[in-house]
Amino acid sequence: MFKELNPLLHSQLRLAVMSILMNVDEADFVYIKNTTNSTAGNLSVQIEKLSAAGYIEVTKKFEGRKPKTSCRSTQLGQREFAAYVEALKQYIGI
Amino acid sequence: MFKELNPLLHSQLRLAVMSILMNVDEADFVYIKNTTNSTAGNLSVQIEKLSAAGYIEVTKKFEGRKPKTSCRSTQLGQREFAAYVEALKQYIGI
DNA sequence: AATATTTGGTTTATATCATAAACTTGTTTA
DNA sequence: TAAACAAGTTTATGATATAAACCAAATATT
Repeated sequence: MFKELNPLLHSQLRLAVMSILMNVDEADFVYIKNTTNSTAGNLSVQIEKLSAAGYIEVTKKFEGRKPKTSCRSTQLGQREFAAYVEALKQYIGI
Repeated sequence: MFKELNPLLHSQLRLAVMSILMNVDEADFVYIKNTTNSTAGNLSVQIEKLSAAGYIEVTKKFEGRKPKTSCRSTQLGQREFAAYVEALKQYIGI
């Protein structure tokens, strides 16, 4: 009766990251960190997990002399996010 | 920007339990176990956590000769569930 | 009647995970 | 030149979800 909730997405911070990346074309590390109010360490770990799963793509470049890590969601990530939302609706009754 | 997701509710099984108890007056252990497809051990632990937090009330009696554990959500539990759902909506964009 | 199985759980152990703390590398600023 | 800051990464830890093992009583089997 209750569908499984994808554990990779059922995590506050990873869900927030994906939520951001569903709505913008791309977002950088600092922006995501500020928007989610997370620590850099935690964010670094969770971004790596989403990246390893192929849910997001991460590119590191330099902007002037500062490193800049940018993220964008992949089609897979977008599909999984949508599926997660559908599953969740069963639980919260909407 | 993103609200906290109550960690007590942000757990697949506990959320499913609360989801059931939001929609029925009361439900017993076996029913919840079957509906959520959980193991008895896991369910026992999670019910105890919800109970300790005051989100549900648990009553143990005998039905004929068999023990029967019944659960119902409290007003606190219902309020917290509703708040959780509201917070979650920010994340999933609905 | 004795034994095995099922029912309805609880307790304990483990493996994973989220998170924070500590560290690194390079860049400004005082 | 030293101190502080920026942008991350790596490591350590504590909590958590889950399953495995266990228990007591009832029912079914031989």
